[in-house]
Amino acid sequence: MAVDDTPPPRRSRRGHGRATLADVARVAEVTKVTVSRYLREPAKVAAATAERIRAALASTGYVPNKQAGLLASGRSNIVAALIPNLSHSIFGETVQALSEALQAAGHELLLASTGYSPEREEEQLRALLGWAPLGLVVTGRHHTDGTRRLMADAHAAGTPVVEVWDYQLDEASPFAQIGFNHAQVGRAMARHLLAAGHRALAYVDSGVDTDFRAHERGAAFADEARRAGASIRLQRAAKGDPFDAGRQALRELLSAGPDASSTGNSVPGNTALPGRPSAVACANDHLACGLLMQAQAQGLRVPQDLAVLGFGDFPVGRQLQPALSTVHPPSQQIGWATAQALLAALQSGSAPVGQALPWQLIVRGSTLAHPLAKT
Amino acid sequence: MAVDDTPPPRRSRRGHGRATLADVARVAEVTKVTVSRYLREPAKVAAATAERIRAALASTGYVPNKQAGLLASGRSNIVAALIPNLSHSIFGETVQALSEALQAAGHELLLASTGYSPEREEEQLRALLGWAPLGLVVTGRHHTDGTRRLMADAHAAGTPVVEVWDYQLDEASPFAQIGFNHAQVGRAMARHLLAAGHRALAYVDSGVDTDFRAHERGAAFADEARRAGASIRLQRAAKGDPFDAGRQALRELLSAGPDASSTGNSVPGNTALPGRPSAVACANDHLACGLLMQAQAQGLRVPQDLAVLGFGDFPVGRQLQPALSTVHPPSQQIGWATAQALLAALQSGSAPVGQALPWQLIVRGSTLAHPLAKT
DNA sequence: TTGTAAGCGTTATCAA
DNA sequence: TTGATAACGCTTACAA
Repeated sequence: MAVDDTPPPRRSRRGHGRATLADVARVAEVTKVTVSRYLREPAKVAAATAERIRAALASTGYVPNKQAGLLASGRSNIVAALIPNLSHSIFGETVQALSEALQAAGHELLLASTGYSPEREEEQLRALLGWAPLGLVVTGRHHTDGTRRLMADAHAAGTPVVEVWDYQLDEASPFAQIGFNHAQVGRAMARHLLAAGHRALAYVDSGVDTDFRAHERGAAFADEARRAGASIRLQRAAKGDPFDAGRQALRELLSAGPDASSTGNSVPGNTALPGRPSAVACANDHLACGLLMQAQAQGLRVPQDLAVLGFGDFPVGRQLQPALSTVHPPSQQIGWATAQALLAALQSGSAPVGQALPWQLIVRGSTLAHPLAKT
Repeated sequence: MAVDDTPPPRRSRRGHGRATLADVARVAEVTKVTVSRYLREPAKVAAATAERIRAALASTGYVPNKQAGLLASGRSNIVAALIPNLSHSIFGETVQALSEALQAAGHELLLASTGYSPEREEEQLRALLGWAPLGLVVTGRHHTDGTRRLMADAHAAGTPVVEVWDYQLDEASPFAQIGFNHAQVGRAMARHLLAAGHRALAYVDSGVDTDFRAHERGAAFADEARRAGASIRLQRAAKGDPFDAGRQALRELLSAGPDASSTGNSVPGNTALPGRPSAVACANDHLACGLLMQAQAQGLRVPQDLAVLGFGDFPVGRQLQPALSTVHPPSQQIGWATAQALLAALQSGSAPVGQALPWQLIVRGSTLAHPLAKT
């Protein structure tokens, strides 16, 4: 019985104290292959041998070196994901679901945050690709050309690539999308307020320049309002504390009269005066909460004097008086569905399948019917 | 001039479409070593050669395989971090700071969430160790024996290990701690309320069984209250929406009279009746916000009838009326200081140095002086 | 059931 | 300034 197939432990120039397969093999008095085999298919090793190997494993404190393993097997078990912001709960739920589903299937999640910067996204993607991930998850469909090229290369090489948190058909794009259509959400938000009788709307957009999805919701919101002949004002939120930004946005909406930034004027058939809006939609619930509280602080009644609509369905919105109407995005489902799509693609060897997931407009007290509504 | 040192591209059994160093070398008409050298020390390659290599790099779309690189060099650039919950903003800030500081130094962050489960922590740590990280970051000082053993092995092998978000001297523990002392915070919270004249205190603890740090703050809070002769009730928050849990906790505190769970009775010198508390401290700001709003909904004036104190300094707390008094933890600093400590330890080859970071008790409207305070 | 040999893609060492 | 060669620690294919 051969005992070991590597030269004596003549510590070479490299190597870091940790036990290797060879060390375990030496202790167990078998060869590396047998130990490796035991680790992957214990059933294929004789009981007595297995026993010795178990003991050797324990006594050496062996931890397999993944670099070596993945290099040898030629395939990693890593899924790489690029997320705008880790500390933002809206993506947190997606990541949590993705992470759990992948972990359950024996994969590991390598995560990087881009800080909403397309340039950092490209840089991070390049770094993550070095791990030869077997799957790739990126947020949204807006990327630098470089990012798109890297994604296309990966796609061409058979690596499943999924864009999450968006869903917008684009013949030119080969990537699977798992998310929802933000323009649809924006339109639905506008229709909800229009149906309640509002003719003077406003949208408080995200203060983050590259939060493309929030901008899209805003653009669609404005478009729908104009089509209905309502006036619409777009206000950009300030950076910093989102509650404060919401408060400030309201102050600016109320102080500024009909002005050049009011885009409602130029729309043919506009029937409403572009003065104070009677309903405001926000890019996220934090902005909406701040705005709602500020409105009340200024003596406005919500929803009678001002209706407020958010996005994201954050827990705090339910606590306000009145509770905040909002859109509930499929945050968790996106993570779960993405994991499933990746796993299925890996199994079948085909490209992952995109899908649109359902969101929900949740009507609470902050947008109850407007007094002027024609019911 | 040798052009390549690998056999013709006879696609062997393994290998995945991607370009390798050998491919680049073939195109650039040099050997792998030269390309590798160019990648690491461009100055050591002749200008003309460098030019050809640059072109080859671009045309092949080469991305270095890290598995191979790290295996060959014997050292990774990975720092592994274990965090209870990624979607919890309090750790989000730490991770963000840690990630940015490490990235700036050319390291990569491999992240895993434990869901506050010590068992998952051990499991994840085992998985992360397979990447042979050059640094290890774990949250807190409470671990399974297995986790402690893995950490000790890594420490013994010269890998810097840092416990974050805690700081409690322990002769027996060899690991550096970077954080703050939660017992101190708990005592300070109690003293703040005692100084305002409160004699009947309560602490609403985290609903997560393994949120050891919240429990420690609660235990110290209770101890300090008892020493001062005040009554103290400990209430465990329910699971689920933390705002709702806070609301419910208050209802339970108010409905239950002096009962067995009131631990204030047995304290010698207790001068107050253990009835309704006049001040409540919470394990986090979300609980405190829910509790504060519930108090107002029930007609209690804050802080006159009930003072409320939180922990974490979440943005929402500033928005309440009155604003929430709270403790501001050094979330970001922990991340930054941890990165610095790891980098310094790696450079010097010595163990990382722990440090206590300053937190701050922020007094806002929710705990202004009690009417009975003896000023 | 176990072992031998070759190779994964890179870097370190030394020689030219 | 560049190249030849030998690792790094593991898995795969095939032989015994």
